Amino acid sequence: MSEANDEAKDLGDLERAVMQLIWEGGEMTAETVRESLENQGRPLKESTVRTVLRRLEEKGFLTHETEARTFIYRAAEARGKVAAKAVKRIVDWFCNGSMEEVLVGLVDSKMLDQKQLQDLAKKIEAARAGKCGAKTGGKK
Amino acid sequence: MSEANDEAKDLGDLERAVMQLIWEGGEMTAETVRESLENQGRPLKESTVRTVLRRLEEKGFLTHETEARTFIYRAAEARGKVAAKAVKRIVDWFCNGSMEEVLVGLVDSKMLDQKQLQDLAKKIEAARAGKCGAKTGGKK
DNA sequence: ATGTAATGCTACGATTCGTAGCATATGAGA
DNA sequence: TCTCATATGCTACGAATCGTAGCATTACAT
Repeated sequence: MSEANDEAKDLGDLERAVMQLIWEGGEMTAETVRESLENQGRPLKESTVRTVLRRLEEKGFLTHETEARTFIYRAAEARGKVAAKAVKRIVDWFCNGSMEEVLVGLVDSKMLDQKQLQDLAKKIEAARAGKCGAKTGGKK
Repeated sequence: MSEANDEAKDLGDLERAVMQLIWEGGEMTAETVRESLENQGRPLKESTVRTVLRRLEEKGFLTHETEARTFIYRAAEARGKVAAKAVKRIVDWFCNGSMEEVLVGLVDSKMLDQKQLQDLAKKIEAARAGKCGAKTGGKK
């Protein structure tokens, strides 16, 4: 009960690009972001970048921390989690929450291989087992 | 080289609602759609519904067939497939196509249970095996 | 006290979406 | 054939979102 906003807005092209940068770079200042975008062939004014950063924060995708009058932006949530939320939203919209229908669709459309799915399930199980260590789930 | 449009636009609220109706009802006329929406507490003018239907067709989500001067609308693609495409788009945007990262995110966020995932993998395998019948994959 | 660097606020044009009016065509009946 | 009801085609308009950016303001360092 704090952030409130859970509407899961979706992002525009630039916004997404910025998020990618931050997810990969860890933490960045407006200037850093601007430079990175420029290196991607996207020359933008400082103010533009700042506006985008501000909007991303309003939407809950970023947080910032002031360090000697300079904003250090950081992703509010892991990339995988944001993606997962987006996926969940889709699943809810289209299939009344039936994840199965979507996975079937993915396999059917050959976007996801049968084997891949099996592998993923295993990998995930393994990863999770490793991360949680013992048995206690411990709902954070 | 025919439909061309593969940009995978996304839908607004009303558009989504209409798609749901058509996916469930199989095929519908503008009037039928309007009535259904009204029953959902969404009273709209005929012209509104028609506009939405037209736009959905432009976006490639619907097709129509004229039957005695009346348009019969039908979904262009199965619901699961559309959802799958949307999911794929997300996966591409956020995780460079790594479906794994997303599934991990789903499990991590407790939006998808570990067991569920395993079950789904099995169900899908079964369904697919049943559908394809024998052994020959036969890539349609 | 001043200037420089970083932020806060506001805006504007394009696009999308919900919403709907008005024009047009076409088959049925007088 | 002429007219009417009905179904479609075209256009529009206001709100929201997004890319883009200018201008005002504030706060250290010197």
